[in-house]
Amino acid sequence: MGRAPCCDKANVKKGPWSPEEDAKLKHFVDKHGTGGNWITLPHKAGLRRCGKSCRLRWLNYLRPNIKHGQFSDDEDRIICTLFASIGSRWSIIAANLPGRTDNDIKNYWNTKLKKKLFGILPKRPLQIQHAGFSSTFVHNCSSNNNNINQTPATSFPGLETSYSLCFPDATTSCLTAPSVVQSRQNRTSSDGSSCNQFYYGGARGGNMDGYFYNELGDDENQKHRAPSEDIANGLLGSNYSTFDSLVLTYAETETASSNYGAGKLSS
DNA sequence: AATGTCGGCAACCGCGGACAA
DNA sequence: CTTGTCCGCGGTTGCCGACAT
Repeated sequence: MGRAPCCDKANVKKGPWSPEEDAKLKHFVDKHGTGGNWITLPHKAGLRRCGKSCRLRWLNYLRPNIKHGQFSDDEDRIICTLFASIGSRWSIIAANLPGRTDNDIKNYWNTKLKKKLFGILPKRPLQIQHAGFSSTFVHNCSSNNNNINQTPATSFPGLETSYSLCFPDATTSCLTAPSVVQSRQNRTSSDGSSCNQFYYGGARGGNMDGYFYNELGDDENQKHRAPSEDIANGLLGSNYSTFDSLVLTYAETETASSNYGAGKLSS
């Protein structure tokens, strides 16, 4: 019953690949292909490696037409757009970027693109579990909607064009279609906390909706008074919800991605 | 110069679905 | 139908070089 064990764990080499091992693997696959069986391949190729390790090395490094190095602005944009809509499905994202591997894209996102996109990262892990898409949010979303009717002054960092972001609940009266982040501004709330304010457009006849997202998530009620200058300028309502950054939430957790994912909206 | 810290990235780990026996 | 492995994937680790102290 079942199949033979994939490899003798005690007798396989681990760690970085040597040029000789690379050459052996490349030579073998060039000549014979993978044969659809990575488990037997290392033995046939004369390698003391686990088949999984060989597969990874081939897919991420040795196979033809692999692109290494600098990602282009276009590639950045594709990654961001896809990440916003499907989350960390790196293999699918990689399928849209010829020559790039899922591992490359994952590393690039985690080390560079995330920072480039959001400018800063929270000092401690986001506490997003309670943020949710509460009825409070929907209420304030609706009430704020009428207060914001202007083009934001700043562009969304790291992106030349709009960044697609979808909202979780297609049935809410607030946003009924995939929305678009129009801009992002750092602000200080009246309670002294540093917040990022995102503007969403694309719904409600082109009006802008403005919200505060508290990156620290330290307000259990998720509510902050608007800064007085914002109220004076008619920029926001006098009372509105604060959330852990929805965009960062997107970026940080699979749970959030599935809860808030675009797939839910567009399907 | 020595030591500590950080960032980038290759590689490993573990999980879940598919599938062979 | 059950059992156990394969395969592919995303998350995580750990090495190594660069930079800071």
